[in-house]
Amino acid sequence: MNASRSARERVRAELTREITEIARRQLAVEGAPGLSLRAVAREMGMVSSAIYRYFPSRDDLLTALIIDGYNALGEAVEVADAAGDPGDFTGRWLAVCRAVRGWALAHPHEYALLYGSPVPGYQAPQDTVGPALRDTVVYGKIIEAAHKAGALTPPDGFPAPPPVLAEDFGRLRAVIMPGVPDDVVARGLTAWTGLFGTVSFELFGQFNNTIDEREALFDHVMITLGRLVGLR
Amino acid sequence: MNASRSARERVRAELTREITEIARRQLAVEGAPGLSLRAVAREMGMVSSAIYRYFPSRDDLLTALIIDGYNALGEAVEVADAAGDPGDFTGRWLAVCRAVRGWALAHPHEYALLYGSPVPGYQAPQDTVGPALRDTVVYGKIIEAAHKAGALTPPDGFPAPPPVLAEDFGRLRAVIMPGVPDDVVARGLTAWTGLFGTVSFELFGQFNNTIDEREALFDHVMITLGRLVGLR
DNA sequence: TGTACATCAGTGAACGCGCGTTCACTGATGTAC
DNA sequence: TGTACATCAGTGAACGCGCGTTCACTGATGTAC
Repeated sequence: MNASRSARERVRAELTREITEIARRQLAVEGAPGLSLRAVAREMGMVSSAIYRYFPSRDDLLTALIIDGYNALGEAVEVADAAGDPGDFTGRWLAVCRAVRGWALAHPHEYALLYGSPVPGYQAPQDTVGPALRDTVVYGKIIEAAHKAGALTPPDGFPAPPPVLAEDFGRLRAVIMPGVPDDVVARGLTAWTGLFGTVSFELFGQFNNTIDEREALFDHVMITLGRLVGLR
Repeated sequence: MNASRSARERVRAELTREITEIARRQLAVEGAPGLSLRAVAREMGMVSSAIYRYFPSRDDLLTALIIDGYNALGEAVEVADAAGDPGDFTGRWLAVCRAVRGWALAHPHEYALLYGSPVPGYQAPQDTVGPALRDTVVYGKIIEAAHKAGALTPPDGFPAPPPVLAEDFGRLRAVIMPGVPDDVVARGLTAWTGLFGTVSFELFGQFNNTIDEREALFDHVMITLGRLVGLR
């Protein structure tokens, strides 16, 4: 029967969801190295081997968490971007930056899993590539729209990127920000890495004993980086 | 006898050095979560409990590795900075950036230990604070010297940092770049976090399937960030 | 210079713990006729 | 609608492993008189 097969499937999907949720909670407490199938099984009220009906190995569970993480961050960024005036490109850039920082502060271990040290011995499969770009796609759309609207007025005196980067930039442009010239792609990348560099510095403790006014510093740095791209 | 006491002390110092070196080699292979006292003891040809004559716990060994790491990176940066023309501030900035990237690529797990995800459950003691700033001090000296020489010509159109950051910047200025105005401190911080953001992106896999010409991109981004600070 | 004592490095056994993964099994749920 | 069979979820025991840390001990090295 079709309905009953899908009943079994629904239970299965629900339990799979529960497992990843418990795993995510444990990740939030212990960090990735402390994530254990046995602990998850214990909290599920299952015997440890039962987990293998749902995930063939610990690495596959990690992969699920990574994909979920990228999607959660991506969605937070999408929501933040959609909340403002679509024509206010500077505001959208700042909203995206704040969404990234806000999500990272709320989910430090998940952020560390996505943008921190790689987990030793873990090789990310191809399935993570799409979700990993979700936030970047939002960013690209902002730059693209701003460029098309003629709203980018980058400051003078900055050198053009060397021709050897044309191929990389071409690939990037195709996926992220079609129609945007190399010069803008280069500045865009600078700002984007600067965003994550700043968030990582704060989250990973490099501002300890140094910077107290972290939100103010963050906003100022992001405005500066936005200005570099031509947003004012 | 003084000479013989120091003989025992010399042996002790030598063995301590050997332990940290073996630990560092294991760190390089396995990463921080895989570092184990027992494995170190095995490679030393000792019984595992003997390590406790030298380090009271695994965390203390980790601390030693972290301090050594900051010092190694700091020294690499110092050497790179000293190699060029002291009056060529842009060249010095670029040399420092390349030294950081070069060291990170050569010691990825050590870099991850210093600038990646925090080790869960590990609290860095106060002894790490000094060495952690060693590279930053070099950077600060360059900016300070460039500023004093009147060699900084930052681009126009960038906003000044908000007054709420004055206190943080004052503290930072005192330690790192005395006599440098807030405006320059702010841009300097932006460039510095951008440097580590770019290195981390490359090392932690964010450029996979995206950027192939990593050295060229790195140099271009660093030149751009240097230009932002006023180096041309 | 020689002897009694104190310091220290290293041993070996043990405690108590947790982990990922495999495998033969039971029993419930779904399918086909 | 009822029965025989196939699929699948979950069990329980086991394998084989590694870890940090403690503790009573032996024996060598250094110190003081």
